[in-house]
Amino acid sequence: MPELPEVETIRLGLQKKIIGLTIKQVKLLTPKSLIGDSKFLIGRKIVGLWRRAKILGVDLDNGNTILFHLKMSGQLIWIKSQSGKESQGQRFIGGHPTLDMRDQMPNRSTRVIFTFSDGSKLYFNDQRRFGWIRISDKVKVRSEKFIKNLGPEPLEKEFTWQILKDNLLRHKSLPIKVALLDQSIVSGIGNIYSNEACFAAGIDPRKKVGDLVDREFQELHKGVIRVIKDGIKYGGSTKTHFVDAEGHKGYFLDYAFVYWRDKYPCRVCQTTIEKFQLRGRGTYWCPKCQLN
DNA sequence: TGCCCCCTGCAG
DNA sequence: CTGCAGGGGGCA
Repeated sequence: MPELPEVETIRLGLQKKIIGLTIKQVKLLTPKSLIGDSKFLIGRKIVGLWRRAKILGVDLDNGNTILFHLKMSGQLIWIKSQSGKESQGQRFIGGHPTLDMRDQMPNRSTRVIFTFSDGSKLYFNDQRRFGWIRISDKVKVRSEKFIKNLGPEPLEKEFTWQILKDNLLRHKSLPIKVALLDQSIVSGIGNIYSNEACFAAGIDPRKKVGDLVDREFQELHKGVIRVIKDGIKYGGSTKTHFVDAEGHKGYFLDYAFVYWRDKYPCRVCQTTIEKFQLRGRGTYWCPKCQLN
């Protein structure tokens, strides 16, 4: 689920809550969700949080780092304390759960529970079990294969349009929307923001990378930065699963132009947004705004 | 470079 | 029942 803006939203919320806390217990409800030996975490204090692409790192005072990848359905929800707080049941807005699940933790998707010395808890929920937690350390982490092959961070200054172009052109025959999903080209983009970036650049998502001209690489570069920034600004995208560290949904999709908007009118030109499958992923576009 | 797979759940 | 869902690793 989470792409860069969702993981960043979690990081921003979580670092205000857990830095300085000491891990007292790690409970594995689904042992496969954690790779490594959790005994190294007990008694360790959390000293910092960082994000690279869609991976969240939690640094400990002994040099170890806990890495989280939430994949499609992962959540990280921090709850201050359960004491004296009775379940209020599931709340509904507009017929849908609010996704404010703090009163119903743990639930059937809960895979790992971290308990801190102040009694607060961090719940790793993951309905589909694609996500993982693994224990690494400061030295090893840079050479982990899922870190070292990542492309530039879209909000860092090393991400220039020329770099984007160079990296994309290693895959000339790929449709641009598919290429943007490749984490070695630019990191952190997933299906939502790839669709939105193509719209922002006014480019047909099926267009081959090799057919793009410089002006289009420039528009894509600007578009990627804008949609990623907006994603963070609105607290991420919630279609079904995503919640921030406090269990609240994100609102980017209220402002999205194409994702999940098939059969709705384009917010710019009123043309009906269309959906089709591209390499097995839902692809959304405006046939008029994305003629290039 | 494309396809299948990991898994659970929901909508049609 | 089938198809699809914010991801991406492994394999031909």
